[in-house]
Amino acid sequence: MEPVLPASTDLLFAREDVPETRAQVVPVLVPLPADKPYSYRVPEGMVVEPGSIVQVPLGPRQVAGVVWDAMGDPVDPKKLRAITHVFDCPPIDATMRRFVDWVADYTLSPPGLVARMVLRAPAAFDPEPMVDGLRATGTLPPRMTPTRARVMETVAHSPEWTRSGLANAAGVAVSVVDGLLKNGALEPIRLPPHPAVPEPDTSHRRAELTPAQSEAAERLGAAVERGGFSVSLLEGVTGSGKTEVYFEAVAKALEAGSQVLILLPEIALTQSFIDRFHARFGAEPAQWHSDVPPRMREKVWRQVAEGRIKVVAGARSALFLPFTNLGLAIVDEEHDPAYKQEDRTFYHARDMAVVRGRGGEFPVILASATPSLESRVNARAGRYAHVPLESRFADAALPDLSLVDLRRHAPPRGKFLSPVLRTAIEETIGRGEQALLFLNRRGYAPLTLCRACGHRFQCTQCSAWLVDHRLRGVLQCHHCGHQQHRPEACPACGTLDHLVACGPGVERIAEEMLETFPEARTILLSSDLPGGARRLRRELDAVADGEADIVIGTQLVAKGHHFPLMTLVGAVDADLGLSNGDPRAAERTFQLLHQVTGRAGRSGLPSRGMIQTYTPEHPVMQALISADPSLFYDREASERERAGLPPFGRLAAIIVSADTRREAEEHGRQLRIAAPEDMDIEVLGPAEAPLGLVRGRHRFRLLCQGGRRAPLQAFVRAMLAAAPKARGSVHVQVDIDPQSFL
DNA sequence: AGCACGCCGACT
DNA sequence: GTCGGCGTGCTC
Repeated sequence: MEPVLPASTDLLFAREDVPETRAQVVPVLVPLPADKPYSYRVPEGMVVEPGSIVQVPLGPRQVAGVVWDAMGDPVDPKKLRAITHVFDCPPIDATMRRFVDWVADYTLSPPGLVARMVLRAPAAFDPEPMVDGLRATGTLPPRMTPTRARVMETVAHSPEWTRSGLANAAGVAVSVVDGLLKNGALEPIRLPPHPAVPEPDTSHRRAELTPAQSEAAERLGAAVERGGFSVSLLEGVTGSGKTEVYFEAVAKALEAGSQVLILLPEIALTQSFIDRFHARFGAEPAQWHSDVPPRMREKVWRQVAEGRIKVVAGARSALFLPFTNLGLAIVDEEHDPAYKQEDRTFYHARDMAVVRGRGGEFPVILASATPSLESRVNARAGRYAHVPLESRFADAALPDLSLVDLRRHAPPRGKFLSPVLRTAIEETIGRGEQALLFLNRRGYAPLTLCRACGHRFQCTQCSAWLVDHRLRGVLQCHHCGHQQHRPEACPACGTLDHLVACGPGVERIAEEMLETFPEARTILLSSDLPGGARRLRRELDAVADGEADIVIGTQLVAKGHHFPLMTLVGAVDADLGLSNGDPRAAERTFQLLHQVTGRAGRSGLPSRGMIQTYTPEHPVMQALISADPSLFYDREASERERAGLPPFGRLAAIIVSADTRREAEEHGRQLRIAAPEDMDIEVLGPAEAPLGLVRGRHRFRLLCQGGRRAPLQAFVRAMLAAAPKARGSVHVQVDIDPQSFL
């Protein structure tokens, strides 16, 4: 296909300083953190348009870039180099280019880095090679044999085949096919490359929906049929059939000839989702996530760009695939923190999906049992359509939830499970069912102190307490990763054997269970256990197969696997995480506990969830045991509103990291001094920021807080421009409206 | 982001 | 005497 030069190109690319030769110069966004496109010369005879994917020389190497719309800063003509190659690839369309610009501007990241996310499929820009195939010529073989007849019959049914495919389908040896090729009954042809996935069939197996599900499906379907931009929040508890409901919207979009994107949090991208999709549409969706092998990535990228792939199920990065005809985006488990990318360019895939829908003028569906506060507020304000999904069927599958007041039912000294929960475990495992104990804290104990002198073990690199990891025999800092051997004597007073562990971690709960129920099969699941992800998968499978009575786990047990025998879930310390300084602490705790207690009760057996807390009156606790969490959301919304936090106010976190604490703190101070004073935005910090486990690097943050209309981007830009440039080991990253501080 | 250029420690 | 550490700076 001959690329067409649009009429507007002259306007777009005309520049006064281009000499008489009319050598065409175009802007090209290259995949590096330049904040403007670079200028490249178009060689005589080459035709490019905005969106063309081109190969350009960049320093010593060749890179792939995208011809952009507006020229960057003027460049010394002597520096100009020529585009080396235009890939034979559908151009990145204008909608996608505006999306890239918007994301770059909003997230304060260089457009080149955002474009880089679009181009993350090396070798996908040249067409896939055609494959060898064959078809009937219309003449019959001189001598017909039974096997030849089978081949000819197969070919009559469907005209184009590969050599081995035809032999296979006809149930004959390839030599029979070769014979027919030789005597002219078949002829070789070139076939388009195999599709990455078969086309979904919208009428494959229509779901049988309950009246409530049908109503929700109809509302979503109507949004798809109406076309244009809209956002719907599909809210329904686990087991209410959200997936089946939005599959009907997917079917509607496919029938209209559109492509569909289904975003899933990384962890939820499991075989079970793929299986359900297959059952409904008779084919698997194309998948896009970090584990997709490179060859498949290329195929998927290419075929999405060509419009050949209709449905992609993927992790957040799938948002940057070059769809040409996207007509529906779904964000499943929209509240999930995995949608937040917190390295390089910081972005929230749920929010960016909404922006892509607005730009592409198509509907977006957000689905969750426990929506984010933002989405709830948007729904209440009428910006999103609220599509609640209630179901009596689901109620029956829900566990019977109760709060265990630890003040009234205190655990025995040195233990952490209340007698109420202990009895429930005993009953559960006595029936041959499984109990899950959830505690979102790795290790044995969060604090170690000396009974002789009161010394507390603190991290030497930062100020956090060192967590006792008894299985590994170390004390580890969960902020910076620093670890040391667990000594026998107190480093402060030298007293031997007087060190005492304070508070529970999962290892300690496992120990308590082994003591209390020595004959039960107890499994500990924690991300820091030896054996890595593979061993963890095996253990999870073992639990699902009933090879354990008591399971103790951190938040990794909250989702993914289905445990048919799990009829009791105990939250060991539900208050954990409520007072960690994160503005989203309450919301996160609610979502996590809702999710983890939901692990019980999908078996049809009567099941229970018991939540141990010192604050049963807390709105989070009340919301968990209430059938209607609206009260919690409303209350949380008004608290955020009062505090000026998102979604009512705006936040930016500027994260400064360095090898030494001093360096990071000093640069943070410089930034703060440089903050403009005329924009009505408050700067808080630098405060030490436990932002993930970055080994050895000290991270501080400045929080910039303003009202809903605060010009945050302009403020941060001004601040970064006025401050001295970060040098040495110092790095600065910007997170607009941060979704998490932990 | 890559990648080269540029000055200071342990080796063929 | 060299190989190589990664700090600094540039890429149209």
